[in-house]
Amino acid sequence: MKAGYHHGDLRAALLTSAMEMLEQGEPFSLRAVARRAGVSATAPYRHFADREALESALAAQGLRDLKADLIAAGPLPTSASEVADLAVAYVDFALRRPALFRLMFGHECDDTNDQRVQAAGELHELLGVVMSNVFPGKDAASLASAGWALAHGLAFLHLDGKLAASSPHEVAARVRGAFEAILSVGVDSAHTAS
Amino acid sequence: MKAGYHHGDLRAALLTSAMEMLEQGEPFSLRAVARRAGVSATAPYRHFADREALESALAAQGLRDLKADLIAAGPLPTSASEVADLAVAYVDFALRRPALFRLMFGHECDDTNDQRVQAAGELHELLGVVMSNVFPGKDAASLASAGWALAHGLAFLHLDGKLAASSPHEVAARVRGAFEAILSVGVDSAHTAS
DNA sequence: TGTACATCAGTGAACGCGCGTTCACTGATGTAC
DNA sequence: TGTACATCAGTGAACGCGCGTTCACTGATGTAC
Repeated sequence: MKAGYHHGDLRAALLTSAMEMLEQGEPFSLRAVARRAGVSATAPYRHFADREALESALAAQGLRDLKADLIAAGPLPTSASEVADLAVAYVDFALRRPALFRLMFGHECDDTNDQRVQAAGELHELLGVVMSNVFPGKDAASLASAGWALAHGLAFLHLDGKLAASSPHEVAARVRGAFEAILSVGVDSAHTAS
Repeated sequence: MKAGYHHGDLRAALLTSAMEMLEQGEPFSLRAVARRAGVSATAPYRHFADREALESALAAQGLRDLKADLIAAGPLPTSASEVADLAVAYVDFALRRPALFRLMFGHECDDTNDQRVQAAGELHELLGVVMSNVFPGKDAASLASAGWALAHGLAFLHLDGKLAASSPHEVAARVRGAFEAILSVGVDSAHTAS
């Protein structure tokens, strides 16, 4: 399989190596990725224009993975509590793959990278569809942004240790709690107000 | 004023220089900060154990600034729409001082730094107080986390260009829209459900 | 089927860079007598 | 009030590091005749 001088699919191998490094929390650099792929420091330049191109490819892949995770979490939500499940999956992704998540977000991003922009767009779109399914007649666009932002914020605050939680269970409970709390705000106040 | 060899208050001067650099988007390093403060590369070591200590001090200052901004945005909210104002101020801070915001969050953080932890705690606490004022009888802790996360997520998604907006006005509108959308979810569904 | 040659994916040496940090030092300050 | 001395905040040379990137190159592959 190892073709020796000619690798076969070095591009894919580099992406895989890079992903592994991110997953293992190792510092990320073009050289390090090449090293791990067992290839000279300059070989990546055959496949990526520069470091940022590699990063963008990784980020795009990460965004696609995240979307796939959300879809795999179950059938598309039909109720508010199933929306919370989606958020749990989102935060779970961030905590399972923190370095990748930080690379996908938390970073000045290269807006000219098509794959990356498109992957992000698809993610946003998915949320829009979900929201307009679950809350028909509402402003689906605003709800999609709000839902995304809420999950995203929970993810980052947990990543950064601003919301303490010792176990994945606890995190999930907190995420669900946050969604339930904020979604139920209107309910009782409507009762008391009317 | 310039005391020459002995500076007077180099510690403060370093923090100021560093803040300016962050605000101007210049790359941040111990050496660069020293340079800007007009002092040798090693002088900072009299005042900070290492690079991370400087960073933590900056982050703590940033967290305090953010809290102050939120308080300065107006009297503490008494209604949902005033809570949205607070969120607007939060996101505004992030967009005005992006590099600082990223340093405060978006970063593995040194949990052993007291000032930093305390400043973050105070911020969280403020949000808790606000939420229990505005929504008495609700789970204030969950609401505080949710509100924080929502604002935080909006901030980051805007910073990262995931939610496009060309002007501060547009951003503010989007933030308000997101808050209103998500807070009003329960209202009508309560009507239709009951 | 065999050979000549163009193409292309890799190599490895070298570049300049800025960084964090250490070290022995020196100049200024303030205190004790 | 003047002097000796300890303290402390700065200096500047030096270290080793890993990085991104360039360059001229070479070995393998595949295609045309």
